[in-house]
Amino acid sequence: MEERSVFARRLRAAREARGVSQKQLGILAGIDQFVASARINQYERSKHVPDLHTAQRLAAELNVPVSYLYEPDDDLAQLIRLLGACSRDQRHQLIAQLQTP
Amino acid sequence: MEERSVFARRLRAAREARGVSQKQLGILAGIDQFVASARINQYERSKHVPDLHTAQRLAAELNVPVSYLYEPDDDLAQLIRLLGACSRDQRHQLIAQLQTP
DNA sequence: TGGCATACTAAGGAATCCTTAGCTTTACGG
DNA sequence: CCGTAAAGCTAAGGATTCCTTAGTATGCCA
Repeated sequence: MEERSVFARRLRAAREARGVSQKQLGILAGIDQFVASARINQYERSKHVPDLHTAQRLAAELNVPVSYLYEPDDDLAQLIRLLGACSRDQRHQLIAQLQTP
Repeated sequence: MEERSVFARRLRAAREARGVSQKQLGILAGIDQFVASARINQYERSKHVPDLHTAQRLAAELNVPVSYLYEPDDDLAQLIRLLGACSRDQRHQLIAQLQTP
């Protein structure tokens, strides 16, 4: 009945974009196979929130920066996702670009 | 003796940039004044991690996006901080720029 | 010197998470 | 239509982590 949290929505979006099941994602992130399904589901239904290390492993398997999972603003979240795919040089150019308006 | 977590380091960096004490930050974020000091200190020493709502309130008072507090990559973290200060239009321009290289 | 602010910490009650053991729904194949 | 397998989902309680309490240590300066 309760509203879905930002973390829950971003996690689901990223997982579906990746095309894996809740159980598969959990296993990929190193969670025991008999627990994976329940835990990922609890995260996506915002029943619970994982610790930072688990969040990091989930993000790594989903090919998004961890920070993406925590960002409430949709535009900023999308930018974080796009920046996650950028090269080091591209990022440095953008930093320079944004620091000197 | 243990290593400082990403969240702890970012929180301290943002707080010091803001020039407020641990206790002040806690109070600004709505934490009880008799508990504020201990809790912020536990976060900065990575003894504990706050729930998402508290993290959001801390970030808001520190003038950084919440996602900044969770990002391990220094370049990406800096970009997130810079993007947090950008206008909606600037963000949209950047999204367009990054989507079609 | 005393008083105050800041940073920090142990301990335990309070809250949250992880595991177990399923149930329900959806999607096929026969 | 029915069986079944995969996917999604959940309650309950033991396991773990957090929040509160109560306090120490240090530095500053009136």
